[in-house]
Amino acid sequence: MIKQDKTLSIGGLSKLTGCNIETIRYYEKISLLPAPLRTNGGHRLYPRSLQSRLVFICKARSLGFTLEEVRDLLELINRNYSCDEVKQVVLEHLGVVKTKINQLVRLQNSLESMVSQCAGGSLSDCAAIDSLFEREN
Amino acid sequence: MIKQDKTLSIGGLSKLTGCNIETIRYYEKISLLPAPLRTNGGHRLYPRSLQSRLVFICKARSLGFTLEEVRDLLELINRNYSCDEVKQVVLEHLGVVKTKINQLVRLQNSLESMVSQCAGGSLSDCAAIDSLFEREN
DNA sequence: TATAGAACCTGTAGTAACTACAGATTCAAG
DNA sequence: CTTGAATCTGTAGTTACTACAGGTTCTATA
Repeated sequence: MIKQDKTLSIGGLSKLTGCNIETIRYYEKISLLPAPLRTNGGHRLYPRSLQSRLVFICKARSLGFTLEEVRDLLELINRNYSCDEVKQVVLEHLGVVKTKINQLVRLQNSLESMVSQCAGGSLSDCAAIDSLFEREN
Repeated sequence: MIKQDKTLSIGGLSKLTGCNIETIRYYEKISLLPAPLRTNGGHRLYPRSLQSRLVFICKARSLGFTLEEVRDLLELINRNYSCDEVKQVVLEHLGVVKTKINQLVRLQNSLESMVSQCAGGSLSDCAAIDSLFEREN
């Protein structure tokens, strides 16, 4: 299925990277990936070198970087980046992640206290629900 | 500003609940809130009783419930809900939250190891970046 | 070489949960 | 009565894709 010479079809690239086809085309549309050569019939032909760039994008996305952050990172890398600049972006993102974790843990506590107050009883006297009807602060 | 008799303008409701005006109209559009009476000129007039329903929606949202989950909860409540059913929904959601926390913590660890490997050095030998170029698994 | 069917093409619409306008109308206070 | 704040409707934009429809191209096999 996957041709073993120097170019890849979009399907081949998809299989190698785990990034799905529509997403690849989408990344091209928003200029995160360069427009590739085409066959006479119009099918995309990728050089193998594109694989690592795409893996980079996908992996950064899975680490929760936004596409704009990914774009920044690629920018940095393209122009002989310095480690410090990259570290800066990563640290910023780490801050965002930590904040999110805090919020979710608080949320987890609220939900747990909701269900523990909930006696599992019968009708309209559910503490969980009641607590949702009061505006806090 | 806020009239103290039995009806509320959309702005008044917004101030009382902390839910912003466009969002209130949006909830009406998707039938999460009932269409209210209107003045002759077409402005919305809400009964005070709507306040608690809207607070409920906003609070549930801020706890991370999707609008569909909120809809389910309101459903349950409207038809003489049982505590168990509500508990069920909450527990399910709690599961989702816990999963999210786990993922984020793993992410946090990856990012931390990225920056710690990063010597803060000069040019193109950033371990953080390198690790992003390899497809895992 | 003919052909079937897999793979690919473009372009548009849909997803979630809003937010942000534009351009018009209505309301409340002085 | 006038002015300006509030509200109205309707549409488009946001993020990061996914899911079509309806057509064309490629490739493997007979």
